[in-house]
Order: sequence, then structure tokens, then C-alpha cells
Amino acid sequence: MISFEGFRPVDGVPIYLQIMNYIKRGCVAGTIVKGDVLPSRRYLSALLGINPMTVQKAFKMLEDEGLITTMQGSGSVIIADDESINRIKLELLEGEIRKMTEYFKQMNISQQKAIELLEEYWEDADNE
Amino acid sequence: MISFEGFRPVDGVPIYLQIMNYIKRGCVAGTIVKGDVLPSRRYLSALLGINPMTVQKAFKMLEDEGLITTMQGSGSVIIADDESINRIKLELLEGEIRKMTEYFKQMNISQQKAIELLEEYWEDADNE
DNA sequence: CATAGTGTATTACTCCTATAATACAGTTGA
DNA sequence: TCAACTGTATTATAGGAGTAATACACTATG
Repeated sequence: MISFEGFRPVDGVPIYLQIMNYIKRGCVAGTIVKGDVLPSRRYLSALLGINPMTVQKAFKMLEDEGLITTMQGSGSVIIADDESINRIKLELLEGEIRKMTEYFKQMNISQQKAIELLEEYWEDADNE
Repeated sequence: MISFEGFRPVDGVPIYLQIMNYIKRGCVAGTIVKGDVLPSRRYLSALLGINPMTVQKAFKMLEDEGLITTMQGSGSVIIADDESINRIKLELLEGEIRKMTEYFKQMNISQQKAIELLEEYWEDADNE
């Protein structure tokens, strides 16, 4: 069963989002793989000291994204393999990048300047 | 007086933010320049069919950012010169870049990979 | 087939943001 | 001065997001 030992929720960010991202990062990092079983809503909520419906929200959204599947009465399981995880990742990124380049060009920002800005603000994003 | 003819508010985004960005984009595009006079709170609120305090909020924030100045009883005027407008231009970009870097990091994309993707889609956008 | 586990639907509560209502205060110009 | 304009401070209302309480529905397993 997927462990939440390394899960350290932070104030100011919705818990359900932090749960989602914990799973996503595990998948991308390879520490969570297809077939891995998620803890039950009630178990995890008790572990984290929150309401089961908050965990439900996180899991439901992961299901909507195709990352996990759920069977009422039994539980939730990771269904995305490495390939589909990578595909989903790039699909999501494509839309963002298109918007980004569009925005840059409208503002007459050069590609070089865009890359400079990206590098500059990369470190800032670490503080979350 | 600065015209709001081209102002088309969109649902889902706070009106006060749209007012702010309308002014900011005008400055960046050069259609609004230093010395231009803003409509009064009451006039603009009546024109847009909203409350004067909503306009006030937008103008107050523009003032806090140093883009305009206000005199009680008279009104508000653009005071930002080319240099500070350039700063604002970068600030607008900063917001976009922050969103993008956050997104990249959530997806566990390395900085190098992010730059590669940006370059890739930049060239694609050129060929359209 | 009973029971203790599982997920789910509905509803409500709390907090914060966006917006509005109202009353107040300063400026302009005939 | 005074009327009609200007901005401002305070308070109230509406709605959404995040979370929780509760009751319901399904499944596994003895």
C-alpha cells in the first residue's frame, strides 16, 4: 500500500491539492507505479487528522485525470503506467506552453529574453 | 480622457482586476501615456454598471503600484513614465512565468527540459 | 448472510474575496 | 459661498472554495 510517511502538509495550500500532488510526484519519480494500492479514504483521513471527504475529493480528481481507478467497497488503485504518465504530462504541458509563447510574442519578448526570465523565476518557484 | 470603449469585461475574472489590466495593457501598448486623465470613479462605475467602490479598488491598487496618482476632489492621472512602464511589462510577464514554472515543477519537469520545450514550441509558433 | 470494512451523495459550516450601500470629505468654478 | 462635481472610509451582502458531518450504498470475507 502506498505510504504517506513522507507526506508533510503545508499551511496555506489546500490539503486535497497536496494529497494529489504527493501522488503525482510519486508517479513521476517512479516510487509509485501501476497496480499500487492507495490507502482507504477513512484510514488516510484518520492518519492526517482530516475529514474523509477531503481525501475523497483528492482521489476523485485523480480518478478524473485517469491516474487511478476506484471500486466502491474495495478501494483505489494506480492505473497509469510510465508511458501514459509521460503522455498525460506532455499533453498538459503543450497547452500551457502554447499560451505562454503566444503571450511572449504579443509583448514582443525575444526567445532569448523568455528563457532568461524562465531561469530567473525557476528558483523562486522552489519556495512553495 | 482615457476611453473605455474597447473594454469588454469577461465573466469569471474580478472586474477590478480587469480594469487594472486594461489600463496596464494600454500603457504597455503605448495607447495610454503619462499625463492621460482617468474617468472619475462615479462616471466609470455608471458606464460599466457597477459600484463606484469597485472602480475605487482598481484605481487604488494602480496608485499603490505607482502607475497613477490621485487628488481628492479632482481625480486620477497617469504618472508612469517609459521606464516604470517597462517594469510593469516585466511584472505582467512575471505572473505568467510564475504560473508556468509552478506548473512545470508540479509535473516534475527539469529546468533544462522546460527550456527545450519552450524552444520547440517557439519555433512551431513561427511557422504558423 | 452478517459485519466490518470500503466508497459516495447530500448538506452544512467557515472563511475569504468581490462587490455594493451608505455616509463622509475635499475641489472646482460660476 | 454654494452646488455639483471629485475621492474615501466604513460597513454590509453575496458567492465560492475548502472542509466537515451525516447518512447511505457497495464489497470482501469469515
